[in-house]
Amino acid sequence: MQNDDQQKVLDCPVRSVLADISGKWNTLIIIMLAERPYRFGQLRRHIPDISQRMLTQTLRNLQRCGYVNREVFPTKPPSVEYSLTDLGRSISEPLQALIQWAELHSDAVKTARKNYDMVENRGGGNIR
Amino acid sequence: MQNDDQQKVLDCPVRSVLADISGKWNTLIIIMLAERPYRFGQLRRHIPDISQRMLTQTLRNLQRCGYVNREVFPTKPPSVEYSLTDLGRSISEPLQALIQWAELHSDAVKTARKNYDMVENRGGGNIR
DNA sequence: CTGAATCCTAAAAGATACTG
DNA sequence: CAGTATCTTTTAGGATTCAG
Repeated sequence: MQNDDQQKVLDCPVRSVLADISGKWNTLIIIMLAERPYRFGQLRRHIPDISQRMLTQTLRNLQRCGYVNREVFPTKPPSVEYSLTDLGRSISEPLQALIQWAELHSDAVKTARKNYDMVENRGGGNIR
Repeated sequence: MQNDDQQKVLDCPVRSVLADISGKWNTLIIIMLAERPYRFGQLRRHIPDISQRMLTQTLRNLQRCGYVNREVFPTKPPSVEYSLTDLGRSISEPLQALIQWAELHSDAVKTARKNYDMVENRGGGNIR
């Protein structure tokens, strides 16, 4: 009975993990930290369009879920370094695969959208 | 210069694809359709907690981006079958990998969250 | 059966100002 | 430098009603 596969998808644990990579910034930050550790300000500079609020919030949540490590260096002024945990490095692999897919196929998606928007314009437009 | 990798991530095309798999239902539906085509009502029944509005909306968007095929059978009453396009099948592979990761590690994430919530309870609790 | 339309609530995200 | 605290805007999503 192939129904099992579907049930897995409906399983809450899976969805809760999916929720982690949802959100505008989660995946992006995991991918960045997969390359090397970053300090707070460095992340901000490399992601120009993130607010410090969202950066803090996203990092906190990733830390909470065990993906990210937060290390405070008691310098003056203080600096905080973020890096991936083992779990974070682990999930970064399927995420990288997804990014690669996106790089390869984003054009196909773009033209698909364009075609759809063009054809589907009966109702607003006038094809007669 | 390893900066290139980061730029790729910041690239808008990639983010736009990532946005497609964000959202509460997109991934779920792609994964389901990866198994076999479904009719509208079948999808509803297999995903008990989706509203028909979100189901319609999600399917429309997936169709628009080229992941999903929509075929209308002029039966009485009409029935509509949704299936993956080649592009949809293609993206379903990295998505499946992600699902598998989630199945394998959701427990680790769960306990990480629990630990964090426990330790971080100074401020609300009283560890003194 | 499929799905469009409207209304409404909740959650995500942005802007800004302030602190150790 | 690395945050926290508010406030406001925007978007996602749910409930309900109606239609081909």
